[in-house]
Amino acid sequence: MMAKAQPVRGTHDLLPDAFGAHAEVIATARRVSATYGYREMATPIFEFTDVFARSMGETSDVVSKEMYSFDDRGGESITLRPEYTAAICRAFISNGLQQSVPFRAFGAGPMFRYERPQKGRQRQFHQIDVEIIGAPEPAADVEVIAVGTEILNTLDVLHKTVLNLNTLGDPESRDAYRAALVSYFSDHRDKLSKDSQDRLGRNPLRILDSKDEGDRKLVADAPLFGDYLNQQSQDFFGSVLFGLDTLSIAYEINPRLVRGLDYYTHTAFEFVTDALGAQGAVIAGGRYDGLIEQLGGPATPGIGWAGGIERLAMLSGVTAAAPQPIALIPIGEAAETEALKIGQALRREGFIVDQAFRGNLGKRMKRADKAGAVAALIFGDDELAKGLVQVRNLATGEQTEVTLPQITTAMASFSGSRV
RNA sequence: GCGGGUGUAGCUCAGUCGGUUAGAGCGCCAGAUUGUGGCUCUGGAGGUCGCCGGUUCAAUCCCGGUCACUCGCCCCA
Repeated sequence: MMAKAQPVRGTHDLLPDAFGAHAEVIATARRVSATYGYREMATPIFEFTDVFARSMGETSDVVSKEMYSFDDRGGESITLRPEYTAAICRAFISNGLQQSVPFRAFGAGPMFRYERPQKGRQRQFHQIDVEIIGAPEPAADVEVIAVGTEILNTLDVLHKTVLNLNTLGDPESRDAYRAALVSYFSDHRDKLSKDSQDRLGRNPLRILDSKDEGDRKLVADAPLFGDYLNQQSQDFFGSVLFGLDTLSIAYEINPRLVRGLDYYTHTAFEFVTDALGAQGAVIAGGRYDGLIEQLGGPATPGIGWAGGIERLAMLSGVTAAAPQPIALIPIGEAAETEALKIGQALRREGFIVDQAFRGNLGKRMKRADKAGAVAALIFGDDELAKGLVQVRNLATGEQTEVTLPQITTAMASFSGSRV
């Protein structure tokens, strides 16, 4: 079973470089969303299975075949969260946050779905997430999309993406359209692909997005959503578009953009890229006005999105800044002891200090170089007898003598080494 | 869940038309250089050829299965 020390399929270790890239994506999203008044929060990594089953829809792929669910020792059905939105809505209800709407939340963390791994698709993956709950106004849709746009822009990937936009209308419009679609496709059921025949029962809107050529011909003559949108839904969508235009946020209206999860209403959107292969959505979300009520809370509208951290990191190529430590190079026992004190003083000033535990001067210099050190403090008996250390600038090779009490101030020119 | 490709050293890859000790570059360790790094030179360590089974006198190579990665479908972030 565990022949080698192998990670579980679809999971990956985040070694320091990759972790740094992730952290950079999260830090960017945190900073940008904070400027819009979103505050970071976290929910547990697992919830009662019901939280997801009831919100996302029993027939959705995620719920029906992709959840990591298990009975805990108390016999409760527990599920590792496959997405953030339902969990945040549950928290909204649990904590009585209807007192403080609109509630703006930012979150980041791991999600779990039992899917076939691919580039940009893992079983444990990480998302950033932005939600605004208790705002029925289309301005909230505009805001949430603007947050996403700014984050992509800050990561310098906005130009690699296209914002696809659609409306699913209010429940009345959506139900009417769904009925019309089912009726239309049922009449041509035998011409539908096998996948789409399946979708007809589970999620007929998905047929619109089919890649099958036969399906596409049928879709071309299918009823149009626009004909089933009531006035209210049309006005709502119009306001969203007006807001985006005002902010010069470019979008493409994509009538085939539908969401796989039951709780979406009105605005649905996706920032997609063609640079990542088949998994092109980097940020996707929409409005979910019925979700909180469905979870047993007071009828409260909401809108938000999730972004894939791995995908964003890949697309942006962000990297963590490499640390630039100061290397301590003591020579001799007395110097080793002195190094402890010098290191402590420098660290308390915020410097990154690197010290080898062994090796002669040459070895330690090599190590310092490999560690990316910007400076080396070299001191042996000779220096310490005079109360001095050698400060070597490893970029220029320039070396000066500094007295012990002056070390931290003398290192000020190496501020790049500070955390 | 379905179909295709790949799997040889820490990394990137070569190779064996089935045959004795499986190679390179980079990286790592050591020495040249016992108080001064990067460059150079010399030497060294490191491999169950993904795993299990089959065919064969003989398998890293052929066959089957399996695991992982990867590309597409599906789904989605």
